[in-house]
Amino acid sequence: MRAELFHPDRDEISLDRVLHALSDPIRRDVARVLHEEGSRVCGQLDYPIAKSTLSHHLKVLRESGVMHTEVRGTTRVITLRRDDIDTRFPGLLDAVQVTTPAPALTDA
Amino acid sequence: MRAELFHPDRDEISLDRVLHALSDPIRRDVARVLHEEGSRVCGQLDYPIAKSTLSHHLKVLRESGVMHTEVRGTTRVITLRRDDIDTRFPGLLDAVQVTTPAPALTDA
DNA sequence: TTCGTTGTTCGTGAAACATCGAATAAGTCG
DNA sequence: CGACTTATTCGATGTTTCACGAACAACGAA
Repeated sequence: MRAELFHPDRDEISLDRVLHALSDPIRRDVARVLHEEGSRVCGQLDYPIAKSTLSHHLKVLRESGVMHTEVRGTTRVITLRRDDIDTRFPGLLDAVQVTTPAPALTDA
Repeated sequence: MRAELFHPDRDEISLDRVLHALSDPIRRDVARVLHEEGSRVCGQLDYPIAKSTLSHHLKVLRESGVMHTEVRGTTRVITLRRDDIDTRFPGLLDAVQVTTPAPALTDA
């Protein structure tokens, strides 16, 4: 946990990776929550999966460039990289229903 | 090859599956070509992969609901299910750059 | 320093994917 | 029928992904 967390630069954000990251309903829901609330402490996410599994999903989201993770003491604050995604792939967040207040976590 | 090919109904099209289908650059390029040209005979697609691999990709695209395959004699004509995708996920095709005349096949 | 909290990493399976070449099936044309 | 064309399916292989529990690391507070 010492080394800084990897985040791709804006221009390195790959559509392949982003689409893959968003092809999972939990990851999409995390993105949706971040969109709604701006940011969030990891621990305040609640899904019916193991901690390590959630950690994995958050890593996929981070490494794909969808969100940013800031280390703050023992907690991590995650944030949607809205500007970066919007710039690289305009309309994507809307299209994948991340900006929808809706039910979420459905395999729509 | 006798049984009819599976195509999901419009309401059965899953965002999970569609995003996964479109997370591959070749599959996205096929979608782009179909967008540009309306439809295409499978054999007129040219990618540096084995025929069986392409066949697999086309199956993923078909089963996810992104495209339709019509059997015509020994050939198959594939078509983008534009209306269905647009209805279910407005803006998605634009956002994933399927509607971009551009370079394509880049891991943008 | 010791404890509790927060998250990540590790080790490990199970499942899904991508890829290929060879075999197969269906249709068309001689 | 037989050869050819088109495309899928099969079988094999290797990779990646997802999932879990256990162990570990970092920090803050007692």
